[in-house]
Amino acid sequence: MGNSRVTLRRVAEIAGVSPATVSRVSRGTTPVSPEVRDRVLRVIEEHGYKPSHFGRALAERRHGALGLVFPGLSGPYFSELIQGFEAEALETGDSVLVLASHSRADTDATVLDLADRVDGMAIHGGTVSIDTIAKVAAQIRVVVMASEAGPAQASVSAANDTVKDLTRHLLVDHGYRRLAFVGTPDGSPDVTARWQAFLAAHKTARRKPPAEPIRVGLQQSDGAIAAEQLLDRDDRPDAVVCANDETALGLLLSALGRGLRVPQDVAITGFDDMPMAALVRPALTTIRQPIRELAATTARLLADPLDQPAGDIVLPTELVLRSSCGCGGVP
Amino acid sequence: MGNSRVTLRRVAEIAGVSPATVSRVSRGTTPVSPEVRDRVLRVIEEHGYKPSHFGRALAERRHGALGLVFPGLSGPYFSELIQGFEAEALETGDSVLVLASHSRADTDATVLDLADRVDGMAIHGGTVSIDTIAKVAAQIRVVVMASEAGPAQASVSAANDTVKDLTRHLLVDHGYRRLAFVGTPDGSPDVTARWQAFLAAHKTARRKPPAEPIRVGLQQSDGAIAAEQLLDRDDRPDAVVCANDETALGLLLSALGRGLRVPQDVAITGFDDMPMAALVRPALTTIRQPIRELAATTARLLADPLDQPAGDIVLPTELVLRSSCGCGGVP
DNA sequence: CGGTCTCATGAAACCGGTTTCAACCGTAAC
DNA sequence: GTTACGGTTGAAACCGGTTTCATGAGACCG
Repeated sequence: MGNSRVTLRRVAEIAGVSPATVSRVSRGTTPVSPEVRDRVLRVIEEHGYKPSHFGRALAERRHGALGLVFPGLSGPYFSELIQGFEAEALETGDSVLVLASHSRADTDATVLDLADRVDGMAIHGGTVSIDTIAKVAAQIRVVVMASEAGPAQASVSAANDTVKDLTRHLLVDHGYRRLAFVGTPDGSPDVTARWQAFLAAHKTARRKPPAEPIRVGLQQSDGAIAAEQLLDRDDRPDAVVCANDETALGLLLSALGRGLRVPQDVAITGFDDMPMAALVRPALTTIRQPIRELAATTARLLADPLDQPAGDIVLPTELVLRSSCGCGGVP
Repeated sequence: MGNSRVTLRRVAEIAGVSPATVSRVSRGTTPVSPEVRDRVLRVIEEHGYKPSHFGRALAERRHGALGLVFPGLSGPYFSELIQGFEAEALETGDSVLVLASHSRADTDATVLDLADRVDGMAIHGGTVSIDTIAKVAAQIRVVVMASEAGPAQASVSAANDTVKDLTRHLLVDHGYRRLAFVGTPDGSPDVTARWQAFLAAHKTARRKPPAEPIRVGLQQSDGAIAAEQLLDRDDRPDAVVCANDETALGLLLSALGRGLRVPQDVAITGFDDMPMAALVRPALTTIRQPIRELAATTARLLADPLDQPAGDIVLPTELVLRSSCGCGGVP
């Protein structure tokens, strides 16, 4: 239905002017005499003419859109990321096309498909292969988020080494002895960096290396799954460092559901400082990262016409001590 | 960089054939003699030719993409929805472009922009104005999800009236007297329908009408916010029906954090049956809706070339009784 | 051996815009 | 009165593919 779009040439015909003039009126680039302008505008209005992306994109050789590629998008983290990105893209008049590649096998093909519907692409770390990133980068501008990029691309990430401070806090300030880590290194570059920081803190504090990480995903249900592996056994850890707030909340929920006291029986920490972290009781000790700013910076790099130095931008993060680690305050 | 894409005409020139032949080889529509075919394929391979969406979309007058518009996308619900949609779209070779309109004011403009980058659009109920839906529908095919559509469009949703059964179960089978509802009717069509069912069940059971709903959003943090309004006061409800699992889990977490026992002190129910619902303790009583199927059906309607009867498809849902409502089993 | 039919191929139009280039207008300056 | 100039406008090329139509070569048949 309604597929009978009015074309530019049709408008020109009706208004009795050349196609070129209609184009000029439509985009307002070149001055056109008032009477002609009005006449054309009236025809445009009356017939509901709207320039098609088809023709425009072809002629301008740009899509006016940026791509955003994620490993998935459950949870507030990605939600916040998208919002920050869209807000910034709006400034430059670009649309945002989101691709949520749920770790499917054909993600690479899908990403390549997206690559020629957009002018630039932001790819979240751990989503697609290095190889594919290179292919996309050969075609359009690419910025990698939350991961170090290859040599060619720029990247924006948040400082993960604050996990070192957090771990030191648990080991030294609170004196916990058996720490566990929930998250899968190698799964995503972000988690890998956090695990490395966790290890490094043990070494710095001259403690023996921690146990192997509990390899689960980053969703809340993964925290619940981790709980089954961590909380029901005899040598239950006295503190658990989770790769993000979602798993931490899943773990917290499971701990409370089992009748355990947090932090007395087990301390729990997260990463992200999402809204829920402050609302929950006990409030969650975590690390705040500037998600919106991360997204906005990425979008700016993509939109910026002049070539940026293709550097790796690292945004600062901040340790937020609340009660779930054992610090005072409302229990 | 690398913007120097090889065009179809260039390939034709190098291979010493006409552009038409290259096009035929590239898409494999018309038979081409083996030797010419091989020659062209080799040139394509060597020079890394890839047909541009620009030209193809213009000539074919189709984008090969479907749009998916959401009010936001935190949480497993939307994640599942996207996966189901993408899986189905993959069958027909369409890409999926996701638009997460975080209830921003300019959503309508953004949706209209997306409208001419795709061949069809699935719009989640409560995202954009009826007016805008009509405008989009005048241009491309539209299917509305999780909401009744206007007269023109088709829609796919899940049966929300199972909330009636759930409410009856709480009132009659368990004998709870003070039920509360968490969620904002009018916020989304889905929640509106659930609230109506909640009301209807009270009327059927000849109970006096329930108190006003706790008007919060659909995220987990909203459940925590609702907790502050519900759990700290004297006339605490003895059962809470939440608009979805996320808020139910936020509420559950807050209840446990306050030292309340669930379901003894307060029963809690949700809607969706997301993975976490079964993992949590006490396990969450909820209503299972076939999210993937909902998404897949929507995608099928959009891809189907023959005009569907533009009806409203309603998928069945199922009451899942676990322990958070007071039913036996593992507490 | 001539006529017809099939199949591969190229020329050209087309999809719907943008932009360059040149022509044209009227006016100002000499 | 003529020339130069600034400002509008239209013709045409172009963006990168697809597709129709016509043509030519070769196979098949009588």
